Amino acid sequence: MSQTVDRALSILPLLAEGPADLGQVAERLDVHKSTALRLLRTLHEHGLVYRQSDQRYRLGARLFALAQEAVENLDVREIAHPHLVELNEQIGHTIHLAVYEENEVLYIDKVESRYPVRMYSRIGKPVAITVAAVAKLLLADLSEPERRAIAEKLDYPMYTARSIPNAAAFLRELATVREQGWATDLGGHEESINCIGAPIRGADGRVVAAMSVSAPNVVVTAEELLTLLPQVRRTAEAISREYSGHTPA
Amino acid sequence: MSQTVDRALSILPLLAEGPADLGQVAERLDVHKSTALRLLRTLHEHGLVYRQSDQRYRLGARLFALAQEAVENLDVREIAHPHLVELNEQIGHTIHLAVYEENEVLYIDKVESRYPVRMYSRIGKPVAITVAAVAKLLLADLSEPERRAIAEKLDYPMYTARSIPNAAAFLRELATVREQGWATDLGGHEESINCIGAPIRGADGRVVAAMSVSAPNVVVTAEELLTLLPQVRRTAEAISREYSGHTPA
DNA sequence: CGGTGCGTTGCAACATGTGCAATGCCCATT
DNA sequence: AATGGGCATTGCACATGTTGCAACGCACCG
Repeated sequence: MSQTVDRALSILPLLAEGPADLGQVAERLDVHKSTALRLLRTLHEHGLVYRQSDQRYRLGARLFALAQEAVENLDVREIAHPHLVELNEQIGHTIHLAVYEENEVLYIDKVESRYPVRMYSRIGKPVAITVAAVAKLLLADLSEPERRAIAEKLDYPMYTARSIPNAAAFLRELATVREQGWATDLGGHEESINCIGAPIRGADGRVVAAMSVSAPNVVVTAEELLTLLPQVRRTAEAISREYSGHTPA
Repeated sequence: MSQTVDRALSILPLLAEGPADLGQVAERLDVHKSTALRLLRTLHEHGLVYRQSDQRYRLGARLFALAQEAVENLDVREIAHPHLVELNEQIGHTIHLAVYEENEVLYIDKVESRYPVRMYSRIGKPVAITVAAVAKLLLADLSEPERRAIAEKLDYPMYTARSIPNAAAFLRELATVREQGWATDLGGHEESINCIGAPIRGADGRVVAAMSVSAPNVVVTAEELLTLLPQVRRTAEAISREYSGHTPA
């Protein structure tokens, strides 16, 4: 909508690939160098871009600050975290919390084996949207036309032999998940890893987030993992209740 | 330099404080609503801003992606990481890696007790620049006028009784650090935590990063921690050598 | 049914961003 | 030392893109 801002913002993903000098930026943007210079200066003033000693530009520190603050403002995460820790203390496996946002599924919290850690390392990387249990839960709640539209657009990489292969199979899977109110990923992403997940709903019943428990085959079989389902669902429901405001403070 | 981009980017820190609607954004920017709308739309198209179900805007997921890619492109971090892990296996305590960038000190890696984790949670939060061992190392390498200018501008919060209280004391500390080539933080940030750190230098001898080892009083006394100094310095020097290109591939 | 508080759109005026050409700067080459 | 090429940087005239305005649409509420 705004050409100038559009150009300026296009610089960011470009620099994310690696440092670049003024000429390279100008060329990739298809603008004059002097224009690129001014845009870079403005980005620089806001700390989004940093000029390293060899004069080349790269992404700046303010970006971390913003990403950090952004994640802290996700109130689902805040509410969910203690519940996730509690569940983790009971069953010990890795627990993820994820949200859906504009065609992407995003991990926003992780609790691992008695060791509470925010694994931001997953954040931003493309989540295996076609196979992850949390992704199925989040997409299953969308309207039928939305699901259809997304399913058509997706790629279906065969991470393993058990990955979901195409849109038709994916839509069937989403229907099942929608029906039963929980989801699994049995070796669909990594051969030896199984997951079970449950949805977290807001006051209006819409799915606002999803959580999952992951464990390697060698520790627990898929059947054993499924016996934990009631606990996982109870936790998800507890979070849903609290998120919906059922906490008489 | 560019008014439009400047305005657009000013929206980001604003939204970092929490979600806001169009009117609020326009007011804080001191522009007409229609202008704010167009800027927000452009930010939205680039995924930096997300429009939640109540129509209000908040920071978007692309921000994480960018921050993630940015940190992965810091090649010091890549080179240092295995060394940090190795040192951690020897001594077990928490190890940090940090860089300096435009008046800020920024953790870019962390290794904790046999458990390699990127703790991005520290990133973006204001590092205790007046007391942290890594901050002293990074600032000590700046030119005398630069050090002076920064020292004057800083605040000196008294986290504990042993925090550095003012610019004069800070400059003395930096001189010492510069002289001896290593730094400590003995309870200056948290009463019971001690740190020792060493600088990582590029081919030209300039300090490009700093690493530190932190341990609580109850586990090791400050004196015991100091006995690890030779190991820490050796690790920092190994990283410096490799970073300077002393790796006959 | 009218009113109020939002977000949204089309438009005309002009401020702003743009590309160009010239300059300055650094480094490598002779 | 001197020369030249590559790069960032600056000032400027032009016109393009941005701006604020006023009007509209829409949902919610009395």
